Amino acid sequence: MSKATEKAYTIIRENILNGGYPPGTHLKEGELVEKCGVSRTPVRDALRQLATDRYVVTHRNQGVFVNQWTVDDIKDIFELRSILESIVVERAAIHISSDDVANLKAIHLKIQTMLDQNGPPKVEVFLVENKAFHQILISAANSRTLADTLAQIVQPPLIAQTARQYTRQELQRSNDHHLDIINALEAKDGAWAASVMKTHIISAQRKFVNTYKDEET
Amino acid sequence: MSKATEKAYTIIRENILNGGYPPGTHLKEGELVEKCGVSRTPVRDALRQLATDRYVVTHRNQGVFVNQWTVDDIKDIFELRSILESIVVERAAIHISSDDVANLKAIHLKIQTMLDQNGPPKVEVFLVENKAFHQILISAANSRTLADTLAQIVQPPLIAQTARQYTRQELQRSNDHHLDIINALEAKDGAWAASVMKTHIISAQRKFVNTYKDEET
DNA sequence: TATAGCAATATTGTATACATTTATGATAAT
DNA sequence: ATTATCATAAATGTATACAATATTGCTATA
Repeated sequence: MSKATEKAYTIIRENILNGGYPPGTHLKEGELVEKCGVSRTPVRDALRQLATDRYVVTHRNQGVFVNQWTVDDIKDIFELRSILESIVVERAAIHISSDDVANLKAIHLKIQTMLDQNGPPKVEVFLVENKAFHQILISAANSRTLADTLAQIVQPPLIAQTARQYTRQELQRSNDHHLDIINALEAKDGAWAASVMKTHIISAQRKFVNTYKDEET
Repeated sequence: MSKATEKAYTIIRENILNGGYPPGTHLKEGELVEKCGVSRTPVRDALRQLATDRYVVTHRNQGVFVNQWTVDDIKDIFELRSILESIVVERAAIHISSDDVANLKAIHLKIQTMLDQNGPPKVEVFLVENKAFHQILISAANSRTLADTLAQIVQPPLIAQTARQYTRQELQRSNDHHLDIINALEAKDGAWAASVMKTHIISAQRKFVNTYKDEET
């Protein structure tokens, strides 16, 4: 993505994520041009990219609209992710390098250190390190198809929304899962790793569903 | 997609599929404008869409290149597809309507009629009907996430390449799988349906790998 | 001869004007 | 009052001119 396109992409996405453009909003190119300070061409490019990333949907000759996710959609996403990430760690158990294992341990320690501090847990730290953790595994799985597919279904807003609801205890449990996965990988036990990962993702799904079940988007 | 964009998309994709633009080819916007008879804007839109459909890859300030699939990539795609389509039929076994079952039976019959004719099997008929068959299942699975994900990993060129190599006997076997799936769905036996589907896709993978294992793209 | 630097060229990125389509709202007929 | 029709406006679709960037190939120098 080029500079202007990236600028527009970032601004529009931020506004979708922070609620400035609620689901269903008609995003008009003219307004976005003003808001982003670039011309229509990069705005259109950004909208196309946002469409492939599922932030918006496009209707021919009518424009683009902020995507509407239902609770069922989100349940499906978690379910699919649990399956795909299980395969990821199964494969990672075969291919992962000792360097990457060390990196995983470092991430686990960072999150643990954060959790051991007093005061409210720093969710931002968790989000960044957690993403890095999963990214190392995906890269170790050595499958472009898996990596691309996961990248497309793992919606950042969902992860963030879920994590922000976590209590310290739940974050601790999540980090415990990470440690289990590290142990499974060191034992080169793909089935174990896959099982833990499935638990790990399903926990997140249950948390999400419990939090939002009575709201319906 | 608008008219001009669609025209460009179709022309460029055809040229990729029929070998006119081999993998790795640098697709220059100027040439495509001439070839497609539309201006750069719809050409660029078409290229963006081809990128999301994985026909091409984009490098910033360098342009787009026809995507290069390795045999390992393709093995991964089949593997992932076998998993996802298994889930599809598991869910379809719960939700599918009697109308859709009837449609599946009609498709099975069409392919069977084609296979019972003398002369070389009409692969085009198989491709169209086979796609329709899987599409009905995906729609019956009632999961936008699954549908979107499968749409993105099921590369038409791969299916076509594989099917064209099929002997009449192998096409017959494929259609037999379809019948098994129909029976499993009527019995509302999701596990059975999933198992058949896995066999169905893995057969295609094995066929592909056996055909191309010594060529390497 | 090999390589570094630079100029020329080609290609992509961006802005904007124009065309087409769709949405809006006023007016008139039932 | 309601609906159909049409004019107007506003949005998207398309084309093209201009800007920034990357590639290419030449020349000068070691």
